[in-house]
Amino acid sequence: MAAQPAALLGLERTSLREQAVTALRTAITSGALAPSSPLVETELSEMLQISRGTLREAMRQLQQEGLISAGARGRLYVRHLDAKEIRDIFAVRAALEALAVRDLAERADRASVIPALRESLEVMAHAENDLEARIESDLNFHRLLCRLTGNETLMHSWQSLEGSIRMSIMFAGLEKAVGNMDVGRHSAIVDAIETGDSDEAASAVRSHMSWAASNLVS
Amino acid sequence: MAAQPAALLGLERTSLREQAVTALRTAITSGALAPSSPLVETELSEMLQISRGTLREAMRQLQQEGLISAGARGRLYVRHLDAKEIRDIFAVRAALEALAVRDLAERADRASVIPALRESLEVMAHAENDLEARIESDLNFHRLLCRLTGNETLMHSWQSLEGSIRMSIMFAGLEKAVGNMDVGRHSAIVDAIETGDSDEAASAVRSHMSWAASNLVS
DNA sequence: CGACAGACTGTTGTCGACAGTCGGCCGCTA
DNA sequence: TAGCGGCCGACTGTCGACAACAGTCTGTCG
Repeated sequence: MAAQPAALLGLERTSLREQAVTALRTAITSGALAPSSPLVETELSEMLQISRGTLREAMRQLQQEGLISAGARGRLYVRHLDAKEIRDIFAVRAALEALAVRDLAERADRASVIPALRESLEVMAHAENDLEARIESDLNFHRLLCRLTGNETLMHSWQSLEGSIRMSIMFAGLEKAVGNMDVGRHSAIVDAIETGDSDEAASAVRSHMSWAASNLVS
Repeated sequence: MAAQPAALLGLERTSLREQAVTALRTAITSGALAPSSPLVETELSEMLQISRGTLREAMRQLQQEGLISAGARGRLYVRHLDAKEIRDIFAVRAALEALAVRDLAERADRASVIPALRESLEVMAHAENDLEARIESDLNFHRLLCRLTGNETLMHSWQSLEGSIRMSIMFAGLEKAVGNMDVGRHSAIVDAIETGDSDEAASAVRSHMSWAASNLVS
Protein backbone atom coordinates (compact mmCIF):
# COMPACT_ATOMS: atom_id res chain seq x y z
CA MET A 1 0.00 0.00 0.00
CA ALA A 2 2.75 2.45 -0.95
CA ALA A 3 1.83 6.10 -1.31
CA GLN A 4 0.87 7.11 -4.82
CA PRO A 5 3.42 9.31 -6.59
CA ALA A 6 0.85 12.10 -6.43
CA ALA A 7 0.96 12.33 -10.18
CA LEU A 8 0.14 15.99 -10.35
CA LEU A 9 -3.57 16.50 -10.02
CA GLY A 10 -4.98 13.99 -7.60
CA LEU A 11 -3.34 14.42 -4.23
CA GLU A 12 -3.24 11.95 -1.43
CA ARG A 13 -5.57 13.05 1.30
CA THR A 14 -6.63 10.58 3.91
CA SER A 15 -8.45 11.56 7.05
CA LEU A 16 -6.91 10.94 10.43
CA ARG A 17 -9.66 8.44 11.07
CA GLU A 18 -8.65 6.32 8.10
CA GLN A 19 -5.03 6.51 9.07
CA ALA A 20 -5.93 5.46 12.57
CA VAL A 21 -7.94 2.52 11.25
CA THR A 22 -5.08 1.17 9.19
CA ALA A 23 -2.55 1.86 11.93
CA LEU A 24 -4.62 -0.02 14.49
CA ARG A 25 -5.40 -2.80 12.07
CA THR A 26 -1.76 -3.49 11.33
CA ALA A 27 -0.89 -3.10 15.01
CA ILE A 28 -3.40 -5.78 15.88
CA THR A 29 -2.78 -8.17 13.01
CA SER A 30 0.96 -7.88 13.48
CA GLY A 31 0.71 -8.71 17.14
CA ALA A 32 2.00 -5.37 18.38
CA LEU A 33 -1.22 -5.20 20.35
CA ALA A 34 -1.57 -8.56 22.05
CA PRO A 35 -4.91 -10.39 21.94
CA SER A 36 -7.18 -9.72 24.89
CA SER A 37 -5.24 -6.64 25.88
CA PRO A 38 -7.48 -3.71 26.81
CA LEU A 39 -7.73 -0.77 24.47
CA VAL A 40 -7.80 2.38 26.54
CA GLU A 41 -8.99 5.37 24.59
CA THR A 42 -6.84 7.91 26.35
CA GLU A 43 -3.70 5.84 25.88
CA LEU A 44 -4.25 5.15 22.21
CA SER A 45 -5.30 8.68 21.38
CA GLU A 46 -2.10 9.93 22.91
CA MET A 47 0.02 7.35 21.11
CA LEU A 48 -1.53 8.16 17.75
CA GLN A 49 -1.63 11.86 18.50
CA ILE A 50 -5.29 12.18 17.68
CA SER A 51 -8.31 13.17 19.70
CA ARG A 52 -10.46 10.61 21.42
CA GLY A 53 -13.44 11.37 19.23
CA THR A 54 -11.55 10.57 16.08
CA LEU A 55 -10.11 7.46 17.63
CA ARG A 56 -13.53 6.31 18.73
CA GLU A 57 -14.82 6.36 15.19
CA ALA A 58 -11.88 4.29 14.06
CA MET A 59 -12.42 1.79 16.86
CA ARG A 60 -16.08 1.45 16.00
CA GLN A 61 -15.05 0.47 12.51
CA LEU A 62 -12.51 -2.06 13.69
CA GLN A 63 -15.10 -3.45 16.06
CA GLN A 64 -17.43 -4.09 13.15
CA GLU A 65 -14.57 -5.82 11.36
CA GLY A 66 -14.20 -8.20 14.25
CA LEU A 67 -10.73 -7.15 15.32
CA ILE A 68 -11.99 -5.55 18.50
CA SER A 69 -14.45 -7.06 20.93
CA ALA A 70 -16.51 -5.24 23.51
CA GLY A 71 -16.35 -6.05 27.19
CA ALA A 72 -18.36 -4.74 30.09
CA ARG A 73 -19.33 -1.10 30.17
CA GLY A 74 -18.11 -0.18 26.73
CA ARG A 75 -14.63 -1.39 27.37
CA LEU A 76 -12.85 -2.62 24.29
CA TYR A 77 -10.29 -5.37 23.94
CA VAL A 78 -8.23 -6.84 21.16
CA ARG A 79 -10.18 -9.87 20.05
CA HIS A 80 -8.90 -13.22 21.15
CA LEU A 81 -9.25 -16.21 18.86
CA ASP A 82 -9.35 -19.82 19.94
CA ALA A 83 -9.14 -22.85 17.69
CA LYS A 84 -12.90 -23.10 17.25
CA GLU A 85 -13.20 -19.50 16.18
CA ILE A 86 -10.47 -19.94 13.60
CA ARG A 87 -12.31 -22.91 12.17
CA ASP A 88 -15.53 -20.90 12.16
CA ILE A 89 -13.90 -17.99 10.39
CA PHE A 90 -12.50 -20.25 7.70
CA ALA A 91 -15.84 -21.96 7.29
CA VAL A 92 -17.50 -18.65 6.52
CA ARG A 93 -14.60 -17.66 4.31
CA ALA A 94 -14.95 -20.91 2.41
CA ALA A 95 -18.63 -20.29 1.85
CA LEU A 96 -17.99 -16.82 0.48
CA GLU A 97 -15.14 -17.81 -1.79
CA ALA A 98 -17.00 -20.85 -3.00
CA LEU A 99 -19.76 -18.52 -4.07
CA ALA A 100 -17.20 -16.37 -5.84
CA VAL A 101 -15.53 -19.14 -7.85
CA ARG A 102 -18.88 -20.72 -8.65
CA ASP A 103 -20.04 -17.41 -10.05
CA LEU A 104 -16.87 -16.97 -12.07
CA ALA A 105 -16.89 -20.50 -13.42
CA GLU A 106 -20.46 -20.21 -14.60
CA ARG A 107 -19.87 -17.13 -16.65
CA ALA A 108 -19.84 -17.27 -20.40
CA ASP A 109 -16.92 -14.83 -20.51
CA ARG A 110 -14.99 -16.57 -17.76
CA ALA A 111 -11.90 -16.63 -19.98
CA SER A 112 -11.55 -12.89 -19.46
CA VAL A 113 -10.84 -13.22 -15.76
CA ILE A 114 -8.22 -15.93 -16.11
CA PRO A 115 -5.25 -13.71 -17.03
CA ALA A 116 -5.60 -11.60 -13.90
CA LEU A 117 -5.76 -14.71 -11.74
CA ARG A 118 -2.77 -16.31 -13.42
CA GLU A 119 -0.79 -13.15 -12.97
CA SER A 120 -1.68 -13.11 -9.30
CA LEU A 121 -0.39 -16.67 -9.01
CA GLU A 122 2.77 -15.59 -10.76
CA VAL A 123 3.35 -12.97 -8.10
CA MET A 124 2.78 -15.56 -5.41
CA ALA A 125 5.31 -17.89 -7.00
CA HIS A 126 7.94 -15.15 -7.03
CA ALA A 127 7.61 -14.52 -3.31
CA GLU A 128 9.22 -17.72 -2.18
CA ASN A 129 11.42 -16.59 0.62
CA ASP A 130 9.66 -13.59 2.08
CA LEU A 131 7.03 -14.81 4.52
CA GLU A 132 5.23 -11.50 4.65
CA ALA A 133 5.11 -11.24 0.88
CA ARG A 134 3.73 -14.75 0.52
CA ILE A 135 0.92 -14.01 2.90
CA GLU A 136 0.10 -10.76 1.18
CA SER A 137 0.10 -12.33 -2.27
CA ASP A 138 -2.09 -15.14 -1.00
CA LEU A 139 -4.63 -12.75 0.44
CA ASN A 140 -4.46 -10.68 -2.71
CA PHE A 141 -5.34 -13.73 -4.78
CA HIS A 142 -8.32 -14.62 -2.66
CA ARG A 143 -9.49 -11.03 -2.52
CA LEU A 144 -9.21 -10.90 -6.29
CA LEU A 145 -11.51 -13.89 -6.60
CA CYS A 146 -14.20 -11.92 -4.83
CA ARG A 147 -13.51 -8.66 -6.58
CA LEU A 148 -13.73 -10.19 -10.04
CA THR A 149 -17.29 -11.27 -9.44
CA GLY A 150 -18.31 -7.63 -9.34
CA ASN A 151 -20.54 -8.48 -6.40
CA GLU A 152 -20.02 -5.54 -4.08
CA THR A 153 -21.79 -7.20 -1.19
CA LEU A 154 -19.61 -10.27 -1.48
CA MET A 155 -16.52 -8.10 -1.62
CA HIS A 156 -17.64 -6.16 1.42
CA SER A 157 -18.37 -9.30 3.43
CA TRP A 158 -15.02 -10.78 2.52
CA GLN A 159 -13.17 -7.66 3.54
CA SER A 160 -14.99 -7.63 6.83
CA LEU A 161 -13.46 -11.04 7.34
CA GLU A 162 -9.98 -10.13 6.17
CA GLY A 163 -8.89 -8.75 9.53
CA SER A 164 -10.03 -11.91 11.28
CA ILE A 165 -8.17 -14.00 8.74
CA ARG A 166 -4.99 -12.06 9.37
CA MET A 167 -5.46 -12.50 13.08
CA SER A 168 -5.84 -16.23 12.58
CA ILE A 169 -2.58 -16.34 10.66
CA MET A 170 -0.78 -14.35 13.31
CA PHE A 171 -2.30 -16.41 16.08
CA ALA A 172 -1.10 -19.63 14.51
CA GLY A 173 2.29 -18.26 13.57
CA LEU A 174 3.59 -17.36 10.17
CA GLU A 175 5.47 -20.62 9.72
CA LYS A 176 2.33 -22.70 9.88
CA ALA A 177 0.49 -20.27 7.67
CA VAL A 178 2.87 -20.32 4.73
CA GLY A 179 2.27 -24.04 4.42
CA ASN A 180 -1.14 -23.10 3.04
CA MET A 181 0.21 -20.96 0.27
CA ASP A 182 1.06 -23.61 -2.23
CA VAL A 183 0.80 -22.34 -5.77
CA GLY A 184 -0.32 -25.70 -7.10
CA ARG A 185 -3.35 -25.75 -4.88
CA HIS A 186 -4.39 -22.32 -6.00
CA SER A 187 -3.72 -23.18 -9.59
CA ALA A 188 -6.25 -25.99 -9.35
CA ILE A 189 -8.90 -23.44 -8.49
CA VAL A 190 -8.08 -21.32 -11.50
CA ASP A 191 -8.07 -24.40 -13.75
CA ALA A 192 -11.54 -25.35 -12.57
CA ILE A 193 -12.79 -21.85 -13.28
CA GLU A 194 -11.25 -21.92 -16.74
CA THR A 195 -12.93 -25.19 -17.67
CA GLY A 196 -16.22 -23.90 -16.32
CA ASP A 197 -16.61 -26.67 -13.81
CA SER A 198 -18.28 -24.72 -11.04
CA ASP A 199 -18.79 -27.71 -8.73
CA GLU A 200 -15.13 -28.62 -9.01
CA ALA A 201 -14.07 -25.02 -8.40
CA ALA A 202 -16.26 -24.71 -5.34
CA SER A 203 -15.12 -27.98 -3.85
CA ALA A 204 -11.49 -27.06 -4.55
CA VAL A 205 -11.97 -23.89 -2.56
CA ARG A 206 -13.76 -25.68 0.23
CA SER A 207 -11.14 -28.36 0.62
CA HIS A 208 -8.39 -25.79 0.38
CA MET A 209 -9.98 -23.81 3.19
CA SER A 210 -10.71 -26.74 5.44
CA TRP A 211 -7.16 -27.95 4.95
CA ALA A 212 -5.81 -24.49 5.70
CA ALA A 213 -7.89 -24.19 8.85
CA SER A 214 -6.83 -27.59 10.12
CA ASN A 215 -3.27 -26.67 9.41
CA LEU A 216 -3.51 -23.45 11.37
CA VAL A 217 -5.07 -24.92 14.48
CA SER A 218 -2.99 -28.06 14.55
CA MET B 1 -36.52 -5.23 18.10
CA ALA B 2 -38.93 -4.18 20.85
CA ALA B 3 -37.50 -2.81 24.08
CA GLN B 4 -36.75 -5.46 26.65
CA PRO B 5 -39.09 -5.48 29.64
CA ALA B 6 -36.15 -4.54 31.89
CA ALA B 7 -36.71 -7.67 33.94
CA LEU B 8 -35.81 -6.29 37.34
CA LEU B 9 -32.06 -6.22 37.80
CA GLY B 10 -30.56 -5.72 34.41
CA LEU B 11 -32.07 -2.42 33.50
CA GLU B 12 -32.27 -0.89 30.11
CA ARG B 13 -28.97 0.90 29.85
CA THR B 14 -28.32 1.66 26.27
CA SER B 15 -25.95 4.36 25.20
CA LEU B 16 -27.16 7.19 23.05
CA ARG B 17 -25.04 5.80 20.26
CA GLU B 18 -26.86 2.48 20.30
CA GLN B 19 -30.20 4.20 20.41
CA ALA B 20 -29.14 6.34 17.48
CA VAL B 21 -28.05 3.27 15.54
CA THR B 22 -31.38 1.52 15.95
CA ALA B 23 -33.31 4.71 15.31
CA LEU B 24 -31.46 5.37 12.08
CA ARG B 25 -31.64 1.75 11.05
CA THR B 26 -35.39 1.61 11.36
CA ALA B 27 -35.69 5.03 9.74
CA ILE B 28 -33.78 3.78 6.73
CA THR B 29 -35.28 0.32 6.44
CA SER B 30 -38.76 1.71 6.90
CA GLY B 31 -38.26 4.23 4.15
CA ALA B 32 -38.59 7.28 6.36
CA LEU B 33 -35.21 8.26 5.01
CA ALA B 34 -35.44 7.84 1.27
CA PRO B 35 -32.67 6.04 -0.60
CA SER B 36 -29.93 8.30 -1.98
CA SER B 37 -30.99 11.15 0.25
CA PRO B 38 -28.06 12.93 1.86
CA LEU B 39 -27.43 12.48 5.55
CA VAL B 40 -26.38 15.80 6.98
CA GLU B 41 -24.77 15.48 10.38
CA THR B 42 -26.02 18.76 11.73
CA GLU B 43 -29.59 18.02 10.72
CA LEU B 44 -29.68 14.51 12.12
CA SER B 45 -27.94 15.41 15.35
CA GLU B 46 -30.55 18.05 15.93
CA MET B 47 -33.41 15.72 15.08
CA LEU B 48 -32.15 13.01 17.41
CA GLN B 49 -31.09 15.53 20.02
CA ILE B 50 -27.58 14.18 20.27
CA SER B 51 -24.19 15.67 19.55
CA ARG B 52 -22.50 15.25 16.23
CA GLY B 53 -19.71 13.15 17.67
CA THR B 54 -22.11 10.60 19.03
CA LEU B 55 -24.04 10.59 15.80
CA ARG B 56 -20.88 10.11 13.79
CA GLU B 57 -20.05 6.92 15.64
CA ALA B 58 -23.51 5.59 14.92
CA MET B 59 -23.20 6.47 11.25
CA ARG B 60 -19.85 4.76 11.00
CA GLN B 61 -21.50 1.61 12.26
CA LEU B 62 -24.40 1.84 9.84
CA GLN B 63 -21.94 2.46 7.05
CA GLN B 64 -20.19 -0.80 7.86
CA GLU B 65 -23.57 -2.51 7.79
CA GLY B 66 -24.12 -1.29 4.29
CA LEU B 67 -27.10 0.94 4.98
CA ILE B 68 -25.13 4.11 4.38
CA SER B 69 -22.80 4.76 1.49
CA ALA B 70 -20.08 7.38 1.29
CA GLY B 71 -19.99 10.04 -1.36
CA ALA B 72 -17.39 12.66 -2.14
CA ARG B 73 -15.60 14.35 0.72
CA GLY B 74 -16.99 12.27 3.53
CA ARG B 75 -20.55 12.99 2.59
CA LEU B 76 -22.92 10.19 3.50
CA TYR B 77 -26.07 9.05 1.74
CA VAL B 78 -28.73 6.48 2.32
CA ARG B 79 -27.68 3.53 0.21
CA HIS B 80 -29.55 2.97 -2.99
CA LEU B 81 -30.17 -0.55 -4.22
CA ASP B 82 -30.76 -1.56 -7.80
CA ALA B 83 -31.95 -4.96 -9.01
CA LYS B 84 -28.44 -6.33 -9.45
CA GLU B 85 -27.44 -5.40 -5.93
CA ILE B 86 -30.49 -7.11 -4.51
CA ARG B 87 -29.60 -10.27 -6.39
CA ASP B 88 -26.03 -9.98 -5.14
CA ILE B 89 -27.14 -9.53 -1.55
CA PHE B 90 -29.34 -12.58 -1.73
CA ALA B 91 -26.57 -14.60 -3.33
CA VAL B 92 -24.30 -13.89 -0.39
CA ARG B 93 -27.14 -14.51 2.02
CA ALA B 94 -27.80 -17.84 0.37
CA ALA B 95 -24.17 -18.85 0.73
CA LEU B 96 -24.16 -18.00 4.42
CA GLU B 97 -27.42 -19.71 5.23
CA ALA B 98 -26.48 -22.74 3.17
CA LEU B 99 -23.40 -23.03 5.34
CA ALA B 100 -25.60 -22.77 8.40
CA VAL B 101 -28.09 -25.46 7.48
CA ARG B 102 -25.35 -27.74 6.19
CA ASP B 103 -23.64 -27.42 9.55
CA LEU B 104 -26.86 -28.10 11.44
CA ALA B 105 -27.82 -31.06 9.28
CA GLU B 106 -24.45 -32.73 9.74
CA ARG B 107 -24.56 -32.67 13.50
CA ALA B 108 -25.08 -35.78 15.48
CA ASP B 109 -27.35 -33.92 17.89
CA ARG B 110 -29.29 -32.15 15.17
CA ALA B 111 -32.54 -33.25 16.73
CA SER B 112 -31.95 -30.81 19.57
CA VAL B 113 -32.25 -27.78 17.32
CA ILE B 114 -35.45 -28.88 15.61
CA PRO B 115 -37.91 -27.77 18.32
CA ALA B 116 -36.68 -24.19 18.25
CA LEU B 117 -36.99 -24.08 14.49
CA ARG B 118 -40.47 -25.59 14.49
CA GLU B 119 -41.58 -23.11 17.08
CA SER B 120 -40.24 -20.30 14.95
CA LEU B 121 -42.28 -21.62 12.03
CA GLU B 122 -45.29 -21.74 14.30
CA VAL B 123 -44.92 -18.06 15.04
CA MET B 124 -44.64 -17.36 11.35
CA ALA B 125 -47.83 -19.28 10.63
CA HIS B 126 -49.71 -17.27 13.22
CA ALA B 127 -48.78 -13.96 11.63
CA GLU B 128 -50.95 -14.34 8.60
CA ASN B 129 -52.45 -10.94 8.23
CA ASP B 130 -49.88 -8.58 9.66
CA LEU B 131 -47.33 -7.84 6.97
CA GLU B 132 -44.80 -6.42 9.38
CA ALA B 133 -45.09 -9.40 11.68
CA ARG B 134 -44.62 -11.85 8.83
CA ILE B 135 -41.44 -10.16 7.75
CA GLU B 136 -40.12 -10.08 11.28
CA SER B 137 -40.90 -13.71 11.91
CA ASP B 138 -39.29 -14.66 8.62
CA LEU B 139 -36.09 -12.81 9.45
CA ASN B 140 -36.18 -14.28 12.94
CA PHE B 141 -36.29 -17.76 11.48
CA HIS B 142 -33.35 -17.19 9.19
CA ARG B 143 -31.38 -15.48 11.92
CA LEU B 144 -32.10 -18.43 14.17
CA LEU B 145 -30.60 -20.77 11.59
CA CYS B 146 -27.34 -18.92 11.88
CA ARG B 147 -27.47 -18.50 15.62
CA LEU B 148 -28.05 -22.18 16.27
CA THR B 149 -24.79 -23.09 14.60
CA GLY B 150 -22.94 -21.33 17.39
CA ASN B 151 -20.62 -19.88 14.78
CA GLU B 152 -20.15 -16.31 15.96
CA THR B 153 -18.47 -15.23 12.77
CA LEU B 154 -21.32 -16.57 10.69
CA MET B 155 -23.81 -14.83 12.94
CA HIS B 156 -21.91 -11.58 12.68
CA SER B 157 -21.68 -11.74 8.91
CA TRP B 158 -25.36 -12.49 8.61
CA GLN B 159 -26.30 -9.60 10.83
CA SER B 160 -24.13 -7.29 8.78
CA LEU B 161 -26.34 -8.30 5.91
CA GLU B 162 -29.62 -7.98 7.74
CA GLY B 163 -29.92 -4.25 7.13
CA SER B 164 -29.36 -4.74 3.42
CA ILE B 165 -31.94 -7.47 3.36
CA ARG B 166 -34.48 -5.20 5.00
CA MET B 167 -33.69 -2.49 2.50
CA SER B 168 -34.24 -4.95 -0.32
CA ILE B 169 -37.63 -5.82 1.08
CA MET B 170 -38.60 -2.20 1.47
CA PHE B 171 -37.28 -1.36 -1.97
CA ALA B 172 -39.36 -4.06 -3.58
CA GLY B 173 -42.42 -3.31 -1.52
CA LEU B 174 -43.90 -5.33 1.31
CA GLU B 175 -46.52 -6.96 -0.89
CA LYS B 176 -43.95 -8.64 -3.10
CA ALA B 177 -41.89 -9.62 -0.10
CA VAL B 178 -44.56 -11.50 1.79
CA GLY B 179 -44.89 -13.85 -1.16
CA ASN B 180 -41.56 -15.28 -0.05
CA MET B 181 -42.71 -16.12 3.41
CA ASP B 182 -44.46 -19.34 2.76
CA VAL B 183 -44.35 -21.67 5.75
CA GLY B 184 -44.21 -24.76 3.59
CA ARG B 185 -41.03 -23.68 1.91
CA HIS B 186 -39.38 -23.03 5.23
CA SER B 187 -40.66 -26.27 6.60
CA ALA B 188 -38.84 -28.13 3.85
CA ILE B 189 -35.59 -26.71 5.11
CA VAL B 190 -36.26 -27.88 8.65
CA ASP B 191 -37.26 -31.31 7.38
CA ALA B 192 -33.99 -31.66 5.52
CA ILE B 193 -32.06 -30.71 8.63
CA GLU B 194 -34.01 -33.20 10.68
CA THR B 195 -33.26 -36.06 8.32
CA GLY B 196 -29.61 -35.06 8.21
CA ASP B 197 -29.57 -34.55 4.48
CA SER B 198 -27.15 -31.64 4.31
CA ASP B 199 -27.08 -31.42 0.52
CA GLU B 200 -30.85 -31.29 0.40
CA ALA B 201 -30.95 -28.66 3.13
CA ALA B 202 -28.38 -26.49 1.40
CA SER B 203 -30.05 -26.71 -1.96
CA ALA B 204 -33.43 -25.97 -0.38
CA VAL B 205 -31.98 -22.79 1.07
CA ARG B 206 -30.32 -21.84 -2.19
CA SER B 207 -33.42 -22.32 -4.28
CA HIS B 208 -35.50 -20.53 -1.68
CA MET B 209 -33.16 -17.56 -1.83
CA SER B 210 -32.86 -17.41 -5.57
CA TRP B 211 -36.63 -17.62 -5.85
CA ALA B 212 -37.02 -14.90 -3.26
CA ALA B 213 -34.56 -12.64 -5.02
CA SER B 214 -36.21 -13.12 -8.39
CA ASN B 215 -39.53 -12.40 -6.80
CA LEU B 216 -38.31 -9.17 -5.27
CA VAL B 217 -36.77 -7.74 -8.39
CA SER B 218 -39.50 -8.83 -10.78
C1' DC C 1 -10.21 -7.49 63.73
C1' DG C 2 -13.90 -6.92 60.39
C1' DA C 3 -17.02 -4.18 57.96
C1' DC C 4 -18.78 -0.20 56.11
C1' DA C 5 -18.91 4.73 54.47
C1' DG C 6 -16.56 7.86 51.91
C1' DA C 7 -13.18 9.81 48.91
C1' DC C 8 -10.45 8.87 44.91
C1' DT C 9 -9.05 7.27 40.49
C1' DG C 10 -9.34 5.45 35.99
C1' DT C 11 -12.11 5.20 31.95
C1' DT C 12 -15.96 5.84 28.96
C1' DG C 13 -20.13 8.83 27.43
C1' DT C 14 -21.36 13.18 25.58
C1' DC C 15 -21.05 17.73 24.16
C1' DG C 16 -20.03 22.35 22.07
C1' DA C 17 -16.72 24.92 19.42
C1' DC C 18 -13.19 25.95 15.97
C1' DA C 19 -10.96 25.17 11.57
C1' DG C 20 -10.59 23.67 6.81
C1' DT C 21 -12.72 22.96 2.43
C1' DC C 22 -15.94 23.02 -1.37
C1' DG C 23 -19.71 24.74 -4.32
C1' DG C 24 -22.38 28.52 -5.63
C1' DC C 25 -23.63 33.40 -6.02
C1' DC C 26 -22.55 38.04 -7.26
C1' DG C 27 -20.30 41.85 -8.95
C1' DC C 28 -16.52 43.58 -11.77
C1' DT C 29 -14.31 43.94 -16.14
C1' DA C 30 -13.06 43.60 -21.00
C1' DT D 1 -22.53 39.51 -22.31
C1' DA D 2 -19.04 36.05 -21.28
C1' DG D 3 -15.27 35.30 -18.25
C1' DC D 4 -13.05 35.77 -13.93
C1' DG D 5 -12.11 36.47 -9.11
C1' DG D 6 -13.56 36.91 -4.58
C1' DC D 7 -17.07 36.46 -0.90
C1' DC D 8 -20.42 33.50 1.60
C1' DG D 9 -23.01 29.73 3.31
C1' DA D 10 -22.94 24.80 4.26
C1' DC D 11 -20.65 20.71 5.81
C1' DT D 12 -17.37 17.74 7.55
C1' DG D 13 -12.85 16.98 10.23
C1' DT D 14 -10.89 17.42 14.62
C1' DC D 15 -10.29 18.77 19.19
C1' DG D 16 -10.47 19.62 24.28
C1' DA D 17 -13.40 19.63 28.32
C1' DC D 18 -17.00 18.17 31.44
C1' DA D 19 -20.05 14.59 33.41
C1' DA D 20 -21.12 9.98 34.91
C1' DC D 21 -20.09 5.60 36.60
C1' DA D 22 -17.66 1.42 38.49
C1' DG D 23 -14.03 -0.27 41.04
C1' DT D 24 -10.50 0.52 44.64
C1' DC D 25 -8.37 2.15 48.49
C1' DT D 26 -8.52 4.06 53.09
C1' DG D 27 -9.81 5.51 57.47
C1' DT D 28 -12.91 4.95 61.08
C1' DC D 29 -16.15 2.78 64.07
C1' DG D 30 -18.34 -1.17 66.24
